[in-house]
Amino acid sequence: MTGAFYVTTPIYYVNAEPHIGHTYTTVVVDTLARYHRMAGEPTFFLTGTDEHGEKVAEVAEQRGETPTAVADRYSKAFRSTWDELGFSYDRFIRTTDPDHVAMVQLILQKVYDAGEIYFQEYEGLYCVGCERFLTERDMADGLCRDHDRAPERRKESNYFFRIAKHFNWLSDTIEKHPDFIRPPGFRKETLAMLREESGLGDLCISRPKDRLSWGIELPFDGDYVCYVWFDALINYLTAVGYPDGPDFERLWGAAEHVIGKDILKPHAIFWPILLRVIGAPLFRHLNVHGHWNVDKRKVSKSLGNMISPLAMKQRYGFDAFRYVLLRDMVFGLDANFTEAGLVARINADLANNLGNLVSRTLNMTARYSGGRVPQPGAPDDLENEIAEAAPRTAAQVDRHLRRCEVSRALEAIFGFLDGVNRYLETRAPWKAARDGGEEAKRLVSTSLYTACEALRVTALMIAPFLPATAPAILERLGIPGALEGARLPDDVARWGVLAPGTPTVKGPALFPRIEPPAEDA
RNA sequence: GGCGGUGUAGCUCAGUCGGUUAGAGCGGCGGCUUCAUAAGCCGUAGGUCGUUGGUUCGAGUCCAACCACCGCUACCA
Repeated sequence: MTGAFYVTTPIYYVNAEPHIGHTYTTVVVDTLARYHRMAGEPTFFLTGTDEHGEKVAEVAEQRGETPTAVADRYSKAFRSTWDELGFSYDRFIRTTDPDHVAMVQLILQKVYDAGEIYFQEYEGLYCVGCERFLTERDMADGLCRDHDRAPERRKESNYFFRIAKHFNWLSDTIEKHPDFIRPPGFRKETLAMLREESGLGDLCISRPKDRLSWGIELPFDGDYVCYVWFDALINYLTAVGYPDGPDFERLWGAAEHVIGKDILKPHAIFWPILLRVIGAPLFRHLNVHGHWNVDKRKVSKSLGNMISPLAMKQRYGFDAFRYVLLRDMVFGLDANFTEAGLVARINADLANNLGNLVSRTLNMTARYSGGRVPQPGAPDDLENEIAEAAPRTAAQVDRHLRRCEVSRALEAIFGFLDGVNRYLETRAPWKAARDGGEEAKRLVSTSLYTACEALRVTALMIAPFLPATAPAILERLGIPGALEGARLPDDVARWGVLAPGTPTVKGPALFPRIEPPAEDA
């Protein structure tokens, strides 16, 4: 596993503060990036903001500001939030960055020169509410489906990108590479969109400046700006120096996009076609996740249920919050978030299972072994089982993460911890400690050593998921630097690394149990 | 309207190529234990596998229709 790893979040549109949805995507990508770094793969993690388009121009207009000022403010909100949450991104890109603007124009020109863009005047039904032309499918009984108002007849000229003629090979590609778009539900949905009857046609990629000026100008016609999706998708190339930057070839071939299901179409259809047209290889995988509902309702500004990640960090600690996000959404399906559910999950997994295991192990080490890692005796079957379960678990984590199945990866790790708790129950060192005989002493030392080792490898395995917790555990085990240079999954198979005699620290509860919130009447 | 997804124990979900008495975690209940964050361990809970009708020796697992919820339908992760 020495290949590179290039992983991206979508760029977030600058019309709202970061909420649970943006946070989830970014947490997943951060976890993948951390994992692949620990797997020894040169990794590049890209996130950023999408800043052009009508919505931003509108907000600026309303407040008497420039679009630039509005974009700056929101972009900073994202960036400072991501920084405070400790995300390990390598670049925070903005679609207003000069290198990106230049890249978009370079690519537009390239596509234009290739004859893949045509100019067309058309007359159609325009909905003022949507600020776009409607097709028959957008209407019901002659009214706009979304705004319930009659569209007006308008004439406009625009540039179109010939995408329809590419649907066949794209379909074939998706058929031949079953995991190109995953999980499979979204692959099927994409194939359905590509079938003729879906009515998907060529893509309008321009907006006349008199309608919208906040965008990147078309290099071949100064009266138009570029349609936002065209602008936005290209950020993935800008960041790796298309077409001949030093890292381009290495990174681009390993590109993994992570998106929410709402932006499937641009990523699954427009993007591969654009890449093909400019002669760039396709990305490796498009990983599509579902949406979080909050208290069984859609996340929306008007409901005020956006869930601020900073508030969650303050209340529960960010490791705990990110654990719940990663654990409680099956990648690809929708999930429901409630604060009661979050507390239940934190208590069951982080406090009772992991936290308490750390606590009991280190407490016994303090009591029965003078606060030092004991010298183990010869391992027996039970010890061997734990030592063998560890690399087996690490292999499962590896397999799951390479498929983007983050919740499954965590299930595997916490299953391993269940086993360690059971192991302690069976060995019951606290009983043997009362006995005091030679054999009993050996049992205490061996079982505590095994538990400490199990915690050590657990810390390695959870590091990508709980980046603050992992070093905290290792510090208590007396090996604060153990994460440096650690390799996953291989190092988990190296059992017996912890040196007997190493001083340990019990410390306060890693994840204190949280009182469940009062039930609403 | 079109397309797609989901529907399995109170909750969140597994269920590979169809095959003996449908599984896990959480919660609940009973017991054990006391090293530990009233944590841990053991046992248990009987859910018409959305509905109906098919294919089959046999279907949660394939087919059809229907119902419910959700999503997309060109700027909400």
